[in-house]
Amino acid sequence: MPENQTLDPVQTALTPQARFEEYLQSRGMRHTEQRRILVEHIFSHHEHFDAEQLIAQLPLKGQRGHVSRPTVYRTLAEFVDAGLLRKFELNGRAVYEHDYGYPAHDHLYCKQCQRLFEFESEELVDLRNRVARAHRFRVTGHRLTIYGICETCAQGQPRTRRKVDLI
Amino acid sequence: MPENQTLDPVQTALTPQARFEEYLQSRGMRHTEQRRILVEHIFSHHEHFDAEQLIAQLPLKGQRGHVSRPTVYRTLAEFVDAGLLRKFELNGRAVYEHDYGYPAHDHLYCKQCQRLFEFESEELVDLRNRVARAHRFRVTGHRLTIYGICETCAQGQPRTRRKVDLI
DNA sequence: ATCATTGCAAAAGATTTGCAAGGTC
DNA sequence: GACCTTGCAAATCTTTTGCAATGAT
Repeated sequence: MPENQTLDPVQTALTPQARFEEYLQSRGMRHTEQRRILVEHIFSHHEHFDAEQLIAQLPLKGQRGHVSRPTVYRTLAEFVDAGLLRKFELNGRAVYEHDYGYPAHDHLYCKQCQRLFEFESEELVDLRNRVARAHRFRVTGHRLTIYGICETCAQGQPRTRRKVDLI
Repeated sequence: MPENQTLDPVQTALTPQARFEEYLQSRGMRHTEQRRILVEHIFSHHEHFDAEQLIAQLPLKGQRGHVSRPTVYRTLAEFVDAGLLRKFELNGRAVYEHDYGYPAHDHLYCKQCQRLFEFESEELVDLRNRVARAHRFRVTGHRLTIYGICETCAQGQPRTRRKVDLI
């Protein structure tokens, strides 16, 4: 559902496929057809997505390239573990976005059309580090989402939306 | 589950009860025993909480003061609407905290003990406003959570925790 | 008396799990 | 062949809903 404005990719040594194979090897896990299909599909699309959307985009049961729902969920968790994807929550569901080869960023979320827009801010990272230091916290990450109405919607051209309830 | 370090309360004209009665009146809604119990209970505790915890703290079914699960959920939504509580998501569940009479703030979340710590930052609000302006966004709010390990846990005195999966 | 609210039971939505069958090393 | 994975069906967890009974104004 939420689309995004894409930021410039970051220089990375390996393709997501290669990076994931490396991860699988290092853990004694196997390189299966389903995992190949999912890496391939996910990294050929740049939007934010949730499990449901991903499943909807894949071939149906019976078709070549289909992956079952449980496997999709299990594999998404592996991707997060492997550092390929980042996971966050929006309106009660888990949303994923590229992490590997993608710059760290935060989001602006339009409550009207439910689109996600990305932005990068060094200043924010700096602020975060200072806050953490002041609280003697060992930071590992952060998540900032700015809620509001995007320009398009503010001008009265709202695009399709789904149910909302948070903030 | 997540406890919090309390910030100084903000000066407010009405008690939460009074404020809520006002809200109910203005909407033609009724002032019931269950709603009274919930406002009373919630505003005599200062921690962050989720629906499950709230229910666990209330008297059991059959006891005086008990409120059913559906009513708890329905009422929490009303509190959010009325501006008494703020809602956010953590590890896949909805978490609530006082809003009425409480200063705006953000959180530090310890991945180890799962406690939430609060902090206020004008600088963050300013940064947020500038980012929004740059994207021609009409801001209505934001949510920042800094993830990491709190001092206590870093020193090896982790307190009880529950399942985690986000970030 | 009218109409909102409650509680129950059941539904719904998202995600997870046990387990037998199948695939990979 | 050993053992990791998959898919199915079913379970789980959190939250929501239909509806008849109850309560507030």
